[in-house]
Amino acid sequence: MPMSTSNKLALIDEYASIARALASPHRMRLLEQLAQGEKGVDALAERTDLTFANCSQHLQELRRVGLVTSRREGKAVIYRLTDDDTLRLMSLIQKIARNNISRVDEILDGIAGGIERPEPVSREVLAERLAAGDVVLLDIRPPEEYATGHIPGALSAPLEDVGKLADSLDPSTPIYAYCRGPYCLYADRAAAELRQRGFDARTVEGGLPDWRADGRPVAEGDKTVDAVF
Amino acid sequence: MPMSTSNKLALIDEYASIARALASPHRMRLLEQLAQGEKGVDALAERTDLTFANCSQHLQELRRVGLVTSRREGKAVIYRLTDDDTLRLMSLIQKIARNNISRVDEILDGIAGGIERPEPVSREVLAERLAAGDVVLLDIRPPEEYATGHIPGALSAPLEDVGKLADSLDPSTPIYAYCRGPYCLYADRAAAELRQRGFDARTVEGGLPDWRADGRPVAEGDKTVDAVF
DNA sequence: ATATCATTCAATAGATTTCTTGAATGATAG
DNA sequence: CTATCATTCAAGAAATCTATTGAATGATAT
Repeated sequence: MPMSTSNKLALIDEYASIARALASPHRMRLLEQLAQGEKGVDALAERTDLTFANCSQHLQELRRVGLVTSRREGKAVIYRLTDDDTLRLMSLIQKIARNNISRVDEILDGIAGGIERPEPVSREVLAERLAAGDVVLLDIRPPEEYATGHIPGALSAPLEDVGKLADSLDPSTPIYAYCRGPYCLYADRAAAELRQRGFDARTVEGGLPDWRADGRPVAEGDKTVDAVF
Repeated sequence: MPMSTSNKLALIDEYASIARALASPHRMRLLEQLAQGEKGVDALAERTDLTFANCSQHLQELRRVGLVTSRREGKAVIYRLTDDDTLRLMSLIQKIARNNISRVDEILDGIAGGIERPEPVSREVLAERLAAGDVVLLDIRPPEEYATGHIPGALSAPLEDVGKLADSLDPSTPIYAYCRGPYCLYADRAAAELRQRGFDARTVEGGLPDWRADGRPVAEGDKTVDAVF
C-alpha cells in the first residue's frame, strides 16, 4: 500500500488554494471589513471601492475555500467570517509581516512619527491590568462601533477626539489603545499621538474581534468618555 | 492628522504578499520540506521535482516575505524556516482546509479506506497520556528522520513496517501516530491501517516540528521498535 | 404575473505570475 | 589565475488571475 503521491499533491493544492484566496489586497480588505461584523455585498462593495460584480466574485472566492460563509436575508446576501480560525489566520499573517518585512516596520514607524514604538500588549496582560484597575483602556473606533460592542471598561475615544481627551488623563497612568483588529491602524495612530504628548501609551495585540475570539466578555451601549470623567 | 489611507493600503499590500508567497503548491512543498529541517537548494529542487533555477526563484520569493531565511555554507546556500510562526501559519491553513473544504475531507476519507476517522489528538493530551504511560506512540517517518529527532517515548515505525508491528501490539492499548507535520500523510495512513485491524489508533495534531515549536523535549538516537519489544 | 432590487453568472480583455533558457555571480580547489 | 560547482539573475513565452461588461437569477412587492 504505497503512500499515494497524487493524494498528497491534491491536498497541498487545496492548502495552497486557501493561501491564494488571501493573496489579494482586495480580499484582505473584505476580510478586514468582515472582521468587524457581518455585512451585505453592497456595503462591502462600497467600503472597498469595488464594483458589485467584482466584489461578489471576490467574496465567492473567499467562500469557496471556507474563509467566509453567507446567508440570504430577503433580497440581500449577508457574508461573515466562518469562524475564529479565519481571524487567527489574519492575525498571524500580520504578526509575521511586522516581524519580517522591513517595509511594514517603516510604515508603522512613519505612523509613530519618529517616537519609540513599544511592542503591543497581549490581551492576556490587558485583562490582568484591567482587573487590577491600574490602566486606562481606550477604544479608538468610531462611536457606532463602540456602541455595538467593546471591551468592558474601555472608554470610547474616536481618533479625532484623542487629543482633546489627553488633557483629562493622568500622565502617570499607563494607557492601552485598541481598535478593530489586525488591519486597523487607529490604535497605532492614537498611541503614537499620546506618546508624543508624554503618556505611556501602547497598543493592544489584535482588536475587538480577537478579544471576542478569545472568549472574553464584550459590553454593549454608548457610554462615552464624558460620562466617566 | 488624518489617518492616511495610503499607509493602510500599503500595509495591506504587504500582508497580501505573505499570503501570495504561500499561494503556490510548489512553495507549499518547499515549506513542507523545510519543516523537517534546513536544506540546500539542490536537495530541495530534487525533492520537489523543480529545476534548480525555478526552485531558487521560489525560495527567494519565500525569503522576500520572511517565511524562510538562508545562509551560505561554502558553495551551498542553506535555507530554513525563519521561526515557529511560519510553521504555525502552515498548521493553521491545514486546519482550516480540513474543517472547511469538502474536497480535503474526501481525500482524507479515501486514505482512511472507509473506516471511521477520529479527530486528531492534541499535543497537550498526547503529553499527558505519555506521562501516564497508558498509550503507545508511533513515529511513522523514515528511520533516518527518527534518528535525527523524535518525541521521547515514541517508537520508530516506518509506514511499511506498521503492518508487521501491529502483531506485537496490545489491541487494548490506544495508539497515537505522528509524522512530519501539517502536510504529511504518513500518520493518517498508518492510523487508518491500524484501525482496520481493530486497534484504537489516532493521529496527533501537527507533527514533530509543531511539537518542537511548543517547546517540548525532543530525543535523538536510533532506538528501533525491535529494541523495545 | 410584472416590476424591481440585490446578487450572481459568463465571456473577454488586460495584468500578473510562472516556467524555461542561457548567461552571470560567488566560493572553492588546483 | 583558472576551472568547477552551486546558485542566482534576466528575458521572453505560456499559463493563470483579475476587472469589466452585460445578461441571468432569486426574492419581494404591487
